[in-house]
Amino acid sequence: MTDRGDGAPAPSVASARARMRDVAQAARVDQSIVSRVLRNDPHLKIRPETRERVLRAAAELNYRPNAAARSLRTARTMMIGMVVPDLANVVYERIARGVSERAVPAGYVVMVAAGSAGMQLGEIAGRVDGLLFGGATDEATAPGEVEDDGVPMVLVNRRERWGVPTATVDDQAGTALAARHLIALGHTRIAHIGGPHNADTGRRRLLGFRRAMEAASLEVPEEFVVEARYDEESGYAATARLLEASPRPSAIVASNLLGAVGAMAAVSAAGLRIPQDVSLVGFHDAALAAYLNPPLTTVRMPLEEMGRRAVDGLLALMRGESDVDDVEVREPPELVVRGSTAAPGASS
Amino acid sequence: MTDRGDGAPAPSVASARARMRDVAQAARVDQSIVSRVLRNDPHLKIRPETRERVLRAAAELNYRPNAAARSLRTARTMMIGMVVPDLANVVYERIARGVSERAVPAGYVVMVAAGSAGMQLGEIAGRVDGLLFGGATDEATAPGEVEDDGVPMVLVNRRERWGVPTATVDDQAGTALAARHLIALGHTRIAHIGGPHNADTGRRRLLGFRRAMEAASLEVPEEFVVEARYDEESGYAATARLLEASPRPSAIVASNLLGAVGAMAAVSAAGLRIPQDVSLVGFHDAALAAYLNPPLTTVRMPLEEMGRRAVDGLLALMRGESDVDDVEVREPPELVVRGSTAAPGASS
DNA sequence: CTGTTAGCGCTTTCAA
DNA sequence: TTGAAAGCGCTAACAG
Repeated sequence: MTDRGDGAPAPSVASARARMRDVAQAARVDQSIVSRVLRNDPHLKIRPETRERVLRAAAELNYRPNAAARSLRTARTMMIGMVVPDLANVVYERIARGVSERAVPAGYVVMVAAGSAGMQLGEIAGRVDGLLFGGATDEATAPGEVEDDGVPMVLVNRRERWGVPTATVDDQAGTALAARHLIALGHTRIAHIGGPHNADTGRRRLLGFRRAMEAASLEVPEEFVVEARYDEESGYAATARLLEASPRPSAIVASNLLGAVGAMAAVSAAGLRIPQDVSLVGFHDAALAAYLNPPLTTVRMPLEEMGRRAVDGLLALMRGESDVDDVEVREPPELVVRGSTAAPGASS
Repeated sequence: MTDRGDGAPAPSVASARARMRDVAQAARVDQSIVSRVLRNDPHLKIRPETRERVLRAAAELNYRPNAAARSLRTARTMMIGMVVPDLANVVYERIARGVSERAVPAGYVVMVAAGSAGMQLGEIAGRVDGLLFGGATDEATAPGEVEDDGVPMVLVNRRERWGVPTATVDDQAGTALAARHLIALGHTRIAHIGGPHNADTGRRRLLGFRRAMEAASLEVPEEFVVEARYDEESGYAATARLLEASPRPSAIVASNLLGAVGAMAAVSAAGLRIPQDVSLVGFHDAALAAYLNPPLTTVRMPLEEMGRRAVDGLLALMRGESDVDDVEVREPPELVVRGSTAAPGASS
């Protein structure tokens, strides 16, 4: 009886948010009917005419279910959180795309929490039905606490001994592929810029590199393996160190994309050219890589698929399944050859 | 009386999530006392000993308040959503940083929804206390519906006539600064890669460019102004077109960062060099810019501050203030001169 | 086919 | 200084 009864109900004014009870009143049915109609309860037998009335009333009142009330009642938020250490890293875009592809059709809203997470982890955990914990950096960001909170969670692109299922790609195959590409081009002095040693992706990528080199009976001098964070600055510094070796490497496998960008800058700064003096392969592919100067040869990992599979695992966990296995995406890495790699040149 | 009474309460097992009632029982007080203690109710007069008991019980049971219940009761979620069109654009990292700086101390959790938003906008709106609508692209993503939902919201880096407060930077001053830099270097044939015309940032940046050129009495031939989306591919294509003009421009102001990356590639592909043949200035600064080849001269806009101010406005809106003004961050743009700009060379 | 009812876990008067 | 009680808006038995 608030603003009804006067012909035109001024649809978009909808002052105070309508509750389900208001809709019920307007449609002259019980609230529970409204609930069932709006959620398409398959058990509900209702005559079309009544359903029509309900639907129209809801539309007219611009009714939106109250998420908090629903969550309280059902004990589900229908929201999945994805925690990433850093919004600046372009690879998360591809992972997130895969995540959405799978989560949205399943009825979930996906939201990402950025920042050297862990900070608000507790807060976030309480607001989602499941957590995708992405980003390989920083051991300190151990979500042990979150486990305690009992929130289903899977680690994306990262393996740890936390008893939490993981979704990863075959990092080892990736760097091996990069190394083999360089070897095939005729390189023998190949260096590797690894990830932080506390990141397991770093360890796996290094391993793949070493294996490929061994398989080709190529030496990897100690000074040809350096550690770096996954950003430009660190890739730059690592490369600068690498180029001081003598003889210096004729090719470098960078174990991440941003690091490779830094590496390119360092090579230039040293007065050397890519690929004539130094060949470079980056790890992970993104639009950016194609537009660098020169265009960067990369190993394209199936990041979207990893995102999808991570959601599959998470949904299983959320369903209460206890035997959720780690998944390593089988889709093989793909070498995207661009301008940053070539046969070793004449210069030393 | 569930699992108490047997000496060691096995703290981390905490099977079923503890409710406030359990804590109350364990501390032998009423639930309402627990609520008040845990939220530091200033009105509460309680004897230290009792408070101690409550706190200890909560800790022992590993109690976490139920977010849904609290939200239902208080009608607030303590969560702010930030909607961005695209996680791949590195500038959002800086905006998000500013947003968190302000929102977190105010007690809010910040989560970002990526994707050509609007898709799930309704869903998201119901789950947050306020919405930061970022990203200047795509008119179709009109959040008119969200307004109807009555969710407080502010537009970030974008102005529209929706009656929604906005937080922006001085885009016009930014491109003007870029143009003046090139003019000071001696350039006269300066082109501009604009943003999409339906993005207001694009219009403002173009305007700033034109004004600066006019002020220097420099002509801008029609073919020196091209439109592009804010990504590498589009910047590449736009630049390719620009370089077909004859005489071709000796300098280009790209109105975004990713577009500038594409522009660099296009210049190279045309067999020209930066900055000898073509100078280039990018819009918005990020770590990436410093590591491009050559390092990209950019206009650094106060993105963090824009994020902070956007939150200020949003919080005001959420407080119910109705006179929230648009804010244009006063902090002036800053020219970051790197290697991509130089005096016009000898080549034509 | 439709209505009644009992909470979900919290906050917050109001009363003691 | 503490407790009792009402109810936020919804869902899901259970009854008609």
